[in-house]
Amino acid sequence: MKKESSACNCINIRRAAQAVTEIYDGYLAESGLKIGQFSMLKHINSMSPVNVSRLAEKMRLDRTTLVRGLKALENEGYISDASEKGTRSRRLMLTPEGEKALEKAVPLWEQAQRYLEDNLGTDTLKDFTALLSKIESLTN
Amino acid sequence: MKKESSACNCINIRRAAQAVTEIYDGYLAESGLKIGQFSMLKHINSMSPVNVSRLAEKMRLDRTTLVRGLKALENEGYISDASEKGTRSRRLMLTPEGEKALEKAVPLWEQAQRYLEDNLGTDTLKDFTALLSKIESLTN
DNA sequence: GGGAATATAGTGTATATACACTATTATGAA
DNA sequence: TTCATAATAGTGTATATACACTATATTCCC
Repeated sequence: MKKESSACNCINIRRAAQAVTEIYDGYLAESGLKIGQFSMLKHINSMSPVNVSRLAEKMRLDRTTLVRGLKALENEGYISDASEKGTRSRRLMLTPEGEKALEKAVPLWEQAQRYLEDNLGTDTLKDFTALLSKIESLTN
Repeated sequence: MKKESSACNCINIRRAAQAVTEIYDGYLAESGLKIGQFSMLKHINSMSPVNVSRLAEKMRLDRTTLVRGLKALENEGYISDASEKGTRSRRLMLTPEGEKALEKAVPLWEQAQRYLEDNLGTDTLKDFTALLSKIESLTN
């Protein structure tokens, strides 16, 4: 029997991440948010007023990644920056529209979370989460 | 005790996928390839001559995603298209340079595979792979 | 053969991601 | 107080990803 060693763990997890993204974006669709935007709003909401660096750290994202993502939310009018002119650190917070969008999205996100739990099983999902965390720590 | 239900499964798997990508790209660095490019070369090599649609299907990628990725490989001179002018279906294959790059990268990729196996354990990695596959199938 | 249906490829636009680099504000020590 | 160092933000460029749409080639039926 030939040893089949061609399956790439990296590509596999990427494809799975895409699949999960598709699921979450599907549930969130009627809110007009993608999961990435939902995540940004959720974090800003709970940390506001927050600057880009702290937000990036909490979201485990590169700061420059966030800068781009925030731009779309600003264009939509979902977030605003209360920092004064001439200062460096931003003070990001949700606008009333942002709060509304987030409120609408939360139950949809919860449905997506439940969908995954129902389909994988609570225990499996817990083990999975722990493993993901361990994987993430491999690069620290 | 407050129930902590705020951890997003989607963001978690995305972050883990990024971490794994970082690991693989690190091992592959001296080959000049990123894991995505390595994957394309590997598939083209084993399927050549291959057209974009079949390649995308095998790689579980959207066809249009692939079109962009292939462009970089063509610019590097790693792949060529043997289809005749005026025909629709492409006939992609590796150039000698592409073969060289792939040969150089394969052992590095194997190191990355082994690194993950060593750090997660063979059985855990197997279970993990099976779960990823199941997750992917949720969207089919 | 001609036209409908299908297969195949590519573009525009958008989100997601990071690295190298630049720019500017804030801070702290001499 | 001034100047070096920190902190903070943003841009250019690159890869990774897909959807909606367009364009062209192929096929197949009448």
